[in-house]
Parts: sequence; structure tokens; C-alpha cells
Amino acid sequence: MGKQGYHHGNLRQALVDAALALITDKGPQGFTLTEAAKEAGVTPAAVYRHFQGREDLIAEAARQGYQIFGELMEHAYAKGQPSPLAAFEATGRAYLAFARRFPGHYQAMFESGLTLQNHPELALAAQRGRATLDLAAQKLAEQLPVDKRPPAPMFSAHIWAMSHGVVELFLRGSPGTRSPFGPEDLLETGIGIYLRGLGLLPPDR
Amino acid sequence: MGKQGYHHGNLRQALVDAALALITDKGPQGFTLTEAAKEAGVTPAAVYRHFQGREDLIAEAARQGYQIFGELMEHAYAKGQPSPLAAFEATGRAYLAFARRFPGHYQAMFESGLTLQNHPELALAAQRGRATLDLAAQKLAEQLPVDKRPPAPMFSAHIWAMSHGVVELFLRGSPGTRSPFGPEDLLETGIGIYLRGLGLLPPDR
DNA sequence: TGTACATCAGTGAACGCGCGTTCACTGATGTAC
DNA sequence: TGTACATCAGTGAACGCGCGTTCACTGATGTAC
Repeated sequence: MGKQGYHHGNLRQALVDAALALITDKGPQGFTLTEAAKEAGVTPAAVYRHFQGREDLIAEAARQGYQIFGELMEHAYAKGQPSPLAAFEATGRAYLAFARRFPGHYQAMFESGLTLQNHPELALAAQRGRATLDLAAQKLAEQLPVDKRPPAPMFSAHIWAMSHGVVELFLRGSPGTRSPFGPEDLLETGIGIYLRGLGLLPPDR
Repeated sequence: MGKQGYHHGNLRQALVDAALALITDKGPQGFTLTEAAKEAGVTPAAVYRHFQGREDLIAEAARQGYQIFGELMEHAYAKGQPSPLAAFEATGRAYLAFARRFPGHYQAMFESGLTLQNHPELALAAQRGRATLDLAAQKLAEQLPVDKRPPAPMFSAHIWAMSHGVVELFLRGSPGTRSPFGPEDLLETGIGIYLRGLGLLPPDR
């Protein structure tokens, strides 16, 4: 990828890719600008032609993550249509699939300590995936009689929390959290039981 | 706290406390041995009288966290007895209460990047709280007819994941995750819906 | 097709900094007599 | 009660290191003529 000589060709993206690889390997704190530059075959100073500094590079990695995430969520939602239930379950699976396939992006987004209010372009990108989950929850909630319908933001917050918890505890190896069940199984069954509790799935199993 | 002169009196615990305060303020990666020593009014080299190094100090902070956590969980469980349902719900609340009251400990335990297999004494301490949650889930599951009973470890993994997710996303300020609902409300309602899905709470609300 | 030149991506050396860790030391404390 | 001494918790100076960042520069590229 890229040219060979003095000019790299696509250094900007190569740096983002190197950062993501490093974050995947060592976590967001293990990543250093210097090492990302070395990985891309370039002097640390060259980074400053493309980014304002270390934080700006991480932010770009996170931004790309939010973008991919938003696209995956929208795609999953569309694929489950017109069934609100199928669409909702597909977004749940997409969340976990994203975390598994793009661990560097996931960590840049959720574990790098970036604050969204300091990065408006990040906040915007983050909005998109969130909105899709909210929409899926909203549509599904509308299946319920009005008086038994939970507020959709609460509904989606529950699902988001369980998904995120499964990722952090059982997909990534947070200390001492081995489980006989795989993350996908855990999330699938957990959401299933939750939906049954809402009356959106038939009782029993 | 402690003596004033050349000898500190209780430097070991003072260093742990300083580390916890720093982790609370800046996260586990923002903590430095040097600053913890300064906070305790002591030279960095003095730390080595009491700990093997930086990681050992964090590990001790995490160990104390696991201990407090285990005690809180056991206490909550006991308080809810003899009702399996009350005991279970109390442990759920205790999880969140712990994260809120002891954020430094919580982060040292779950976000410091310590691996339990490198610290056997940590793995042991971690076992205790986990075991209490498993027990509460087990007892509650026994309320169900055998054929409708989910495996207790799966059951407790679901609850643990949701609790952890609520803490990370809605208690701590993970980026862009504002919600109109407080963490306690979210966890309470989320667990309620989940238990209803298991048939452990009456349908409807 | 060939030459002059502007552009600007990347170089390389240097900086100040704070880190974790080491080492020989010093001085406060407590005990033996 | 007073003195000598052993203990050992904490000092302070030093280290090597890698970090993020800056700066004047250099050399590859593409364009104008």
C-alpha cells in the first residue's frame, strides 16, 4: 500500500491504520504517536503534516469507527425490515459483531478517554449509530399497547448497556470474567429474556 | 492522618489512598507512582519500602476494592434473605452503589489493565463478589420449574453485563451517552424487565 | 522533449519533561543495659 | 533516668528512557514555459 520513495502517498490513512493496530494490540494507552509513525515507516515529525498531534490522531481513528459503526447498524436495521423485531435483534447482533471485528476502533471510541464535547465532529459521528438503535427500539415498542409501552430511550439504553457489558466483560478479557458461554450466546439469550419481559416475545422458551 | 515527622506511620495505606484518589480524578492511566508519592508527602523512592513498584501498588488498590466489593455483596445478599428475589435485587443495587461510592477502586479493578492471572491474590479476592452474585442467581433460579430454569451462571452473567454496562455508559461519563434516566433507575427497570422475562416477576407493570 | 522552479511532504536533530527505578545515605525510633 | 546502639523508613541525587513537539532543512514531485 502506498508509494515507496520519499513521499508516502497516503500517509494520513496509514497513520490511522497503524494507530488502530497498536490500540488493538496494547489498548488506547499503549498507543504512542512515535510508535505509530515508526509503524508507518516515517519520522514522528511527519505526523504533524497530517494531524495536530497525538489526540487528533486518536480522534480520527474514533471518528472512522463511529462511521463504520453507524453504517453497520443502519445496514442491520434495514436488513431486518419490515419486521420490527427482526430489525431490532439484528442491530443487537451488529453491535457485538462490530466490537469483535473492529476492536481498535471500538477501544478508540469507548476506552480512549476522548470527550465528545471536545470533539464536535466525533459527537456528530457518534449520533448516527445511537439514533439507529433508538429507532429500532421505538419501532419495536410501538408493537406494544400504549399503556404497557416503556419509553423507547430507556428501552434502548437497557439494550445498549447489556451489549456494552457483554463486550467489556466477556468479549474482551476483563479480569476474571471467564464464562462457559460465548459473548454472542450471552447477548442473544439476554436480549431474548429481556424482550419476553416486555411482552414482545411469547413466554416460556 | 499519620504522624508528622521523618517516619510517616502508615505510609503503605496512605499511598494506596493517594493512588485511589488519583485514579478517581484521572483514571488508572493518569495515575503515576511519582505523583502518588508526592500526594502522600514522600519521595518516590520511599514507595519501594512498601511495594515492589507501580503495578504492585495498583494491584493492592484493586485488591482492597475486591474485598470491599465482596463484603458489600455479601451484606446485600444477607439483608435480602430469606427472600431469594429480594436478596438478588439487593445485590444488583449493591453493584451500582459500589461503583458510585468507590470509583477509584472500581477503575483499579476493571479498567487498570491488570490481568488476574498475573496476580493470584487478586483473582482470589475477585472470586468472592462473583460467587455471591452466582449464589443469588442460583437461589432465584430455583424458584422456577426445572424445565424453565436457565443455567445460573448465564443468568448471573446477564445481570453482571447489564450492571457493568450501566456503570460504564451511564454512571461514568463514557462519551455521548447522556440519558434522561439515572443509572439507578436504568438498572432497576432493566433488571425488572429481565426478571419478568424469566417468569420471576408477574407480567405487566 | 527538456529545463527552471514552486510546492510541500518528510527528515533529522534537538528540546524539555516526567516517568519508574537504583543506590548509598541519614536520621528518627525503640530497645538493651 | 540516661546512654549506646541496632533497626529500618525515608531521603536526595542520579540514571536511562521514551515521550510529544518544534524547527530549519531537503529532496521528490508536478507544472509552466
